[in-house]
Amino acid sequence: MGQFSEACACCQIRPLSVCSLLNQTDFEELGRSAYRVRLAARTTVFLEGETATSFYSLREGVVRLYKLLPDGRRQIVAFLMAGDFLGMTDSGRHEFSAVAVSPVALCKFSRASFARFIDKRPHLLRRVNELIVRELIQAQSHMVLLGQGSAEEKIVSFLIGWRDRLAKLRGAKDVIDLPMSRQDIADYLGLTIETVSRTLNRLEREGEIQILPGGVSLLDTERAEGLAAA
Amino acid sequence: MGQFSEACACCQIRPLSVCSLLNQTDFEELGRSAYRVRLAARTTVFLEGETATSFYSLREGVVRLYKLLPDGRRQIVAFLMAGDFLGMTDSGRHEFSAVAVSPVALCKFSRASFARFIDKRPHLLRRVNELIVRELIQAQSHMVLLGQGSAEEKIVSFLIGWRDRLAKLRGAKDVIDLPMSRQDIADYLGLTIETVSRTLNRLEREGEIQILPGGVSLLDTERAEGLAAA
DNA sequence: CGGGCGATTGACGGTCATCAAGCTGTGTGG
DNA sequence: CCACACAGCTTGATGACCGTCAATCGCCCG
Repeated sequence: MGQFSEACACCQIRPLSVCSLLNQTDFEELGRSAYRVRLAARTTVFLEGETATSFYSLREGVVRLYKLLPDGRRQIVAFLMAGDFLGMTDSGRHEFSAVAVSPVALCKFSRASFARFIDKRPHLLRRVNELIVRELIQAQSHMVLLGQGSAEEKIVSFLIGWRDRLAKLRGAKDVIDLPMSRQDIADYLGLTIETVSRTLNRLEREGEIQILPGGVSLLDTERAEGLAAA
Repeated sequence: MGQFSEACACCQIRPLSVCSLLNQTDFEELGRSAYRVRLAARTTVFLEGETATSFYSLREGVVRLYKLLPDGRRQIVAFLMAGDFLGMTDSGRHEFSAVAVSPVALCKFSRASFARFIDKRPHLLRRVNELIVRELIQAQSHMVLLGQGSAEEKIVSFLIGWRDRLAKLRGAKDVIDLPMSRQDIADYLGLTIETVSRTLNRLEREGEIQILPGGVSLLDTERAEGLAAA
């Protein structure tokens, strides 16, 4: 089961992931119990309501976490990227669906074996804790975004926030990759696709951003950061 | 420091709190390091930006967790009630302000001593974990509320959600206590106070609820639960 | 070339924010 | 005991913003 190989040894995102605090022998043992999985864009990792059988650590790509309402509306609760940890629940069932937005690479741990492993290593539990708290803080910032502010503020804050997360991962760049669709952005911000499109294009006309295929480039960083406020 | 006395021994909410998994001796030791604090309504527990020095376990009353924006707008991120755990951050500074909405009773633990205590008891760490996950799930449901839906849906969902939380605490009742002000509800749902007031009164005219001093009573539970959807 | 999906653009209307005034209950002081 | 003030809540009129519906565009891929 699992395969350690050199895969883990040269894991690029180890310091950002759950594994960051493990010593070499623990690291290798955990690696042996992990399945390395690759999924194409639009593939689902798990669905809302399914019983949770695994935890995942995201190594590459972007995953969206969302909830579907009975009438078809959709709220995206988070975009996850490399280093993020998925699959925690308090009920044993997934509260949300997780779908790959771009091609992704994951490490998959069976719930049972992960629990057994963690029992012996309290410091790992503490690491998991940090990751959840990080996610909680992010969720709370997202609430501020959703509750307050105009479409423009929401979109600019989203761009700034996403840029900062990308920067932590691979250093600052002036181009912000946006692998998700307009619809995804709309469902993340509680807007419609038309409003997202209009707002982005207005920002471009006003010289704040430049729209590129698969992303945008921030031209007036000052003003943008001012608007993002939060 | 601290005082165990019989306070903990007859703690009503022990099974709901962090302490639920502790054995008798651990329970007594933790109790000795806790300060039992009472605060009047409108008193602040901690402010956004302060360095976090303590954790708190809420025993009675309601606390609001919120963030202030530079221009004075306010987003309430959560209402906390008995059994909830406050004061976790990933940065050492509080990301949000916490203020008592009603008179509250808290157990206060210094960060350092709590950390020392927890180091020896991994099962307690696991309990903390559960509490954070619970809060995360709640945060995510709140996002769905904020992003989707009309003022009416938001308000009805809020009432249903609050009723259910109260029910877990002290059993089902037909009257829902609302210790928070209209302004608080508005800031929680991303609405204005006028919209909250109008919507509640319309719901009353339509026979769905009855407005009481300090709360409401759900008359048409069926229809309300249908509207709440999420 | 044609089909299809995602994004853009336009016209219109509803919902909710805004501004403003009045109401109700509670506490305070004369 | 009443008058007054104040805070929280309610109610009304108006308009902006954004959602809805619909048409068009651009691009990729068969």
